[in-house]
Amino acid sequence: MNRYSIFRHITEKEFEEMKVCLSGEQKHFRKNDIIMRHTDDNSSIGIVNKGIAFLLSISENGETGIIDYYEKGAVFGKLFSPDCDVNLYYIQAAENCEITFFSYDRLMNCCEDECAKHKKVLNNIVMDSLRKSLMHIDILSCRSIRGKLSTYIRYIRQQKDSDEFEIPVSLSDLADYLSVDRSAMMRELRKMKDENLISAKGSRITIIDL
Amino acid sequence: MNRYSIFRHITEKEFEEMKVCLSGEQKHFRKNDIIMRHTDDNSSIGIVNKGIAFLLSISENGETGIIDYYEKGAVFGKLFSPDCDVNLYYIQAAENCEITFFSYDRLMNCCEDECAKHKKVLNNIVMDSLRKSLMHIDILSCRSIRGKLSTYIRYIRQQKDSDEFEIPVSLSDLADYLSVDRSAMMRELRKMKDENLISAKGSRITIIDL
DNA sequence: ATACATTCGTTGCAATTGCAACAGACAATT
DNA sequence: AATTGTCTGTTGCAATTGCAACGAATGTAT
Repeated sequence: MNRYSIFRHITEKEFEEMKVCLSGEQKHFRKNDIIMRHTDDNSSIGIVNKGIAFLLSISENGETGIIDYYEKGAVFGKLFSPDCDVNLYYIQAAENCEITFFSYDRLMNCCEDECAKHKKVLNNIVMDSLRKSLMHIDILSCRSIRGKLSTYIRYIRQQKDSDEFEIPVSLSDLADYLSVDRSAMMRELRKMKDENLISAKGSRITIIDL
Repeated sequence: MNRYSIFRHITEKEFEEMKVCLSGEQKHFRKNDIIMRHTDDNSSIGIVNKGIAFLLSISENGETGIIDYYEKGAVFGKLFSPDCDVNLYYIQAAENCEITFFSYDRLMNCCEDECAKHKKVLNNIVMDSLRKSLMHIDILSCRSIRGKLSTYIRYIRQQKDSDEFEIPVSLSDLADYLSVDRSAMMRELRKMKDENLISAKGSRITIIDL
């Protein structure tokens, strides 16, 4: 169990027991399919097995933006998002996806041991959401594109534990996630290459000296 | 219990019972005092009785920013924040404050009824954090100062349920929270007044037509 | 009462950014 | 094989924004 798994702090034995709870329904989605809408009564939970999914928000004035993305192993669901009074939220497939769905009740109430391990998993999921939100705020708080880019890259380095990695989304989508103009971001990316801070080929980044 | 109280969904009877748990230590802080540091072993929780407190972050390169602010009734604590690997976080008094501290254990384990109401309160607190984070992301995602300002103002209108209200922090601190230059924000604020979208005197805002 | 610090409000100027538009690379579909 | 669509990469130009600086107003400490 790596430190970002929702099953961290769960023993092997507990995990084996919980596998029963997780035998949910598997579904496939094609790129751009809508996987889930955050409607009021929605109590289902999705885990990404393959592909990448976006959490998108539509604001009052109709603008959409990428709030978060879910890679393999990540969990999403309205239950782990706050009430969305102002914006509409939904989950969309960034590429072809395989998702396992199960109900909140099933995860929480299927075995006898109601409190201990289920509470841990729930806590892990919620804390993951919080951590990713704070990370996003930290990135968006940077005043310049340079700042946003390098803060993002530093987070990914920490996550992948390597100075060389593939950005999990397209550069167009990254610009959306960073809330900057794509062409302006490309310009800044090139400047950073010119200054020998990073090297980059498409979405493959190597950190030289940030 | 209003909808933003951490005691929402708790009955009057349950609330009376829980008051016992909440008889924590009261402390006063003066403006700019540091109320709490988010160190690893910190398991105490604070509730704001009077004043306003900031959640501040210090990034790797030493820049600080206002991530969140806590008004009367709001709860803060490292336990409700994710692990802070990259940035340092701390709570600071934005003005003179009165804070009640108690331990996580005390809130969760002081009476017999361990699961039901305590779980609800914990859930409320965590969901508040998440909701405020998503709100902040939504605001910071706007590309222009105008967008950030009007999105922020719309959220406050919803919160205060009125078209006329006082912004709870100084305009300087608001600029920090919105991650924009203060003078540029003032300029935009004046433009919005000139265009008759809002009227504003200091931090007292009246929405005319957003 | 006086000195000091903070916030508010404003402006000129330089730098950054967004917008629009275009071409090439690549993949998927027909 | 041709077509369609998406993504990458680039540029000129206009608009926005940040920076630096200043004075006025307000509040706080001595």
